Amino acid sequence: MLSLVEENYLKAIYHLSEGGKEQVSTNAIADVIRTKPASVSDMIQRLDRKGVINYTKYQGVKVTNEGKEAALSVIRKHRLWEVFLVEHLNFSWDEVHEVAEQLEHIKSPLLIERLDKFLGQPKVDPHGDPIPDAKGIFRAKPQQPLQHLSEGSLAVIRAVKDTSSAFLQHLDKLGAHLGTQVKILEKVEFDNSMQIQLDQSPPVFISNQVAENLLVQEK
Amino acid sequence: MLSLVEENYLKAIYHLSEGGKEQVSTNAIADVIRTKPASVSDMIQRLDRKGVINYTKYQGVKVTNEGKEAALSVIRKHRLWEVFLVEHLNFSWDEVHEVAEQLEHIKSPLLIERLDKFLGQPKVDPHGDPIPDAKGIFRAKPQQPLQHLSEGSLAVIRAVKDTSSAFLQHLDKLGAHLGTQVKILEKVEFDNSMQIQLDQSPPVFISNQVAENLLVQEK
DNA sequence: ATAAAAATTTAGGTCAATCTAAAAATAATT
DNA sequence: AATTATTTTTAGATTGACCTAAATTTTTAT
Ligand SMILES: [Mn+2]
Ligand SMILES: [Mn+2]
Ligand SMILES: [Mn+2]
Ligand SMILES: [Mn+2]
Repeated sequence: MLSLVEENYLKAIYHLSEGGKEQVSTNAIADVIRTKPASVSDMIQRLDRKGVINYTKYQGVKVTNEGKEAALSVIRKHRLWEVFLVEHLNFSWDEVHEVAEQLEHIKSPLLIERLDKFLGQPKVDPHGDPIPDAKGIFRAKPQQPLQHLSEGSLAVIRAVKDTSSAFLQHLDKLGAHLGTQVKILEKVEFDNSMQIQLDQSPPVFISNQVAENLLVQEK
Repeated sequence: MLSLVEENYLKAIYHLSEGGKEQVSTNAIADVIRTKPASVSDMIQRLDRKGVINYTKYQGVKVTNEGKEAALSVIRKHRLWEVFLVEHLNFSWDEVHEVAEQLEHIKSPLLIERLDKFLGQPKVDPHGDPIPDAKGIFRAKPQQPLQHLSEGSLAVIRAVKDTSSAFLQHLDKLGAHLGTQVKILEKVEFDNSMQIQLDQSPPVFISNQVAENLLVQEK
């Protein structure tokens, strides 16, 4: 049984290793958890003893299968709660994160099973992130940033890479949501910005940073 | 700002003082919290420093106004979550307690405001306990035990005193729920049991303990 | 009013989770 | 290859939340 704090560490380590990185470093963990490396050093020894990661001194850590399962269970809860908050309590997608960060630690298998059913077994959260099922299985997240498409392409927004309030609120203003259709009208070579059309709205310019953080599916 | 553990202590102290008791004793608190009196002694000094209770050595504690407010906020959350679990996630009234015990500590004023609205601003929880509003105001809980009514009386079940699974499941079997009408057909002097009729069902016998824990409103 | 019993507090210790400062190991540069 | 810089770990402290054992205070009974 993991404590709330241990769950947060494990989730962070799992996320850091998602990008294909084999070994996750102490400093990287300290960064996301917002603690000091010394504290991380302590904690990863504890998590190693508990069998959820493999740790070799000075070489970083790697999540074990057991650890992956535990991490995915927390992530599943986090994302299910986000869906609940947005679909039933009228939260906007930029307001859900901190609350889900707390709710993800509620321990009750029955609760999650029932919540999942209540929500209609959703496959993605409000940011387009996939929701693992009870066994930890999930579809991969769309990985294609809008930036990588060429002039004239047609695509649909499927997820966001950045989930900061600032970014999400900016998207709201533009009228860009999950499911919105995007057409690339013009790519500006100078600053990598582009002019796009969102659904049937009038054309708008978006910066390279925005385009990099919009994950789309081309049609 | 109170920690999860401090909130649990404060809630326990508040509940202990509800029966009109001025001073709440160390041992009584240790009993409900399931800790040792020595630990309680520690904690009540901390809660005193935080201003939520007044503590005088060897004389027990009393909740301050500030403490009452904090306790009621936790109780409000506990009961709102219980309503959610029963009305939307198909929990039965004997399954909600431990989960609500966790959920009551989630910190987000927005969440509670929205949850309350989503639930339709309920006034009582699944056990008939009143739900304080955002300001901590609530109607008193019905206090009349079925046991105290006389033969031939007609009443409606409004709340339960005991909320243990064992008791609640027993009530389910009998068909006794909040809102069920009860008619007292016969009171047995020997063991204080009684024969009653629940709504239109066939008569049943209930023990004195059951009758003491059913809170009713006479018609 | 004393003595015995019960309740409460204090002393001293443990464990989880953090920190700062110092030491050790690894990586990067000259 | 040697020096410097960076990363990581260890040592030692602190705080919250607990515990047991011992001391103290209050209550109850003789
Ligand atoms: Mn969290
Ligand atoms: Mn999300
Ligand atoms: Mn609780
Ligand atoms: Mn209740």
